[in-house]
Amino acid sequence: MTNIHDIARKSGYSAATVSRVLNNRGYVSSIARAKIKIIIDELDYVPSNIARDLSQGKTFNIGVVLPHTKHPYFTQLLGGIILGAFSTKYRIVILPSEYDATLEIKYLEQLRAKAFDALIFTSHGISRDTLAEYTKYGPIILCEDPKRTDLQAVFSKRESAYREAFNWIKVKGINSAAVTLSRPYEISATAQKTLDTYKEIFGASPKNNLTFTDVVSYEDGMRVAKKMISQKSNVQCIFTNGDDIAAGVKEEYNKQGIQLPLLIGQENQLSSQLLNIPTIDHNFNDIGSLAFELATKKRADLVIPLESKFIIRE
Amino acid sequence: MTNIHDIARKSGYSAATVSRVLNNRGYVSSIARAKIKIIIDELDYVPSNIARDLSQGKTFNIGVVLPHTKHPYFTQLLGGIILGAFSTKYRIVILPSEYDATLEIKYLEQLRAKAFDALIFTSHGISRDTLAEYTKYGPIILCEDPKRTDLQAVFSKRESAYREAFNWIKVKGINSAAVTLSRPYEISATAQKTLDTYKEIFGASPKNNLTFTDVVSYEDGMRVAKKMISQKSNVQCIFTNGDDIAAGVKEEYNKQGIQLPLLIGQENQLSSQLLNIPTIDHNFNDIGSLAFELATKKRADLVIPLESKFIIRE
DNA sequence: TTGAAAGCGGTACCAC
DNA sequence: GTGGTACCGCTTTCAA
Repeated sequence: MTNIHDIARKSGYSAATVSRVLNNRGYVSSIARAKIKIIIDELDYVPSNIARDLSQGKTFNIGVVLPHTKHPYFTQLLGGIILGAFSTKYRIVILPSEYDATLEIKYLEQLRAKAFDALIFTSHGISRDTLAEYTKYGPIILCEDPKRTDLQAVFSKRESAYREAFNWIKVKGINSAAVTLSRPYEISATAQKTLDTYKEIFGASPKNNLTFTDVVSYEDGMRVAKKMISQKSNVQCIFTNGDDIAAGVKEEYNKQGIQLPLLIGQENQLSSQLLNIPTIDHNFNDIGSLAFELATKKRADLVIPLESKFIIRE
Repeated sequence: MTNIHDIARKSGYSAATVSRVLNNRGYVSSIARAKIKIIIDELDYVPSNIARDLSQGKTFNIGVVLPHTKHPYFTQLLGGIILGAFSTKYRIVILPSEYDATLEIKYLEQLRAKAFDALIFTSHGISRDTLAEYTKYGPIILCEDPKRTDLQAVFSKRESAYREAFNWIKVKGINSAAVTLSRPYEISATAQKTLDTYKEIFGASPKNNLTFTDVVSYEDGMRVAKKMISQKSNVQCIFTNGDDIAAGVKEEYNKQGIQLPLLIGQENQLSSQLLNIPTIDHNFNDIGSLAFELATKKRADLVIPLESKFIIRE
């Protein structure tokens, strides 16, 4: 591979001068510049990115930790991040985790090893304490409320949209609802917010047989619907944790020819738009872009809270 | 930042020996190993990725060029690539292109500059000749039929599925259809295959006012439907270039209360499943995984052709 | 078993 | 304006 010293030798100038030409920095006579450029073309030379990175101690890589790629939450977030990175000198590196703590630590270690300039965690399996320990090796941005002052984050505040949605249901004369969740109350902040707000509005938690956890996909939605129908629970409303799940529920009710309860989705995906289901937009796109800006220090905020929006459809 | 020489000095051994310990390579006495490990822990030392890369002339980065991130084609492909990369030592770097030739060249130049070990083009705006020129700097994998022997590729052969679908329409007594395309015939191989197969089956190309290009999203589908309705073209079938587009078309027809023509989607997305629309599966997931394997030379095939599958729903 | 030293391919300071 | 040179931090060969 031809390097800067080859160019220096063949052009009769030094590596330092060639470097100046390459970076348009400092004084170079136009003669030198011209001669050097000719040799560069002649030898088909390109400076090595790696060498440059080493010399500057930066990679311009931003790592994005993704638990999985199927779920729309992550693809939307990733889309936002990519948008933010577009036409910057930074690159987005995908780091799949499957919520595996060992893998997540590996990525943190790579941050420490300067493989990335910064890390964005769209979600995480390891503790916030562990994450905080690694901030000394580079910026680490979370996409949820960190609830502490030693971690940077961008996130959407869900409570008021939840409140709005539950009130909207209540105004319709409905006094309880089934609720689906992706992860159980004990370990998921989102589940806690959902159920806590539910209780606040309806005065009590949803009945046990009307709370479903580990619901993630369209198929899960159908499964939930089946169970609800066989239970003859006659709920008037199902508050789902995602548009695709709501879609699955609707499909199953339709299939069985049973009157559909009031359905609420989340994430403002194509499917809810398609089926005219009210939903809650958690601003994943904006969160992604902003997370990128924090990662690259284009913005210096500690946390950026956004507000989720309830989207009425009827 | 503490480096390998610090460890060498403090441990009383040389950098070479430390390096051996780090990489479990060559002869190191167990005493030396133990002593060095203690110092490594003590100084909280991690070897620099960049330096290692420079020294080895590799980055373990695979660049993936994506025209855009909204379109499900690309997200599915990306999902497959990520799957293929999971638990390998390689990283996936996202390179958004917007079909911009300047950007694509920039990425090729970065391959040349050793910023990536290989490049996967999910699609491209520049010519295949240009791509072929850059293969000397590292593996370049396409996700479409290159139709030449100097480019590696994984792709799905669409013709027979197209033929099957058009025949299925024909058997229903329908003798023409509207067609939507993401890019025009002149520049898109997919458009060419669609229209050529159409002509083969129906004996003529679709009428001009029934061919729509630059159709990419759900909204575009609605736009197309609006136009078709206002034209009073009374088509009996619309062959779309994506499930989400088909969904948009259906939505607009329903909204206006007009009898829906036979609809065909592509990509086997959630939306076609949801709306019971026949579709064509182009194996994007498999293509992604295989492209990754070619990029990292885990497989050495020149090209890997797969077969698209027509999925009947009625 | 170990270490010296020559890369890898740049950048940047400082002297001329 | 230009060049010498000391890094950046690790790997690897070869001699001891």
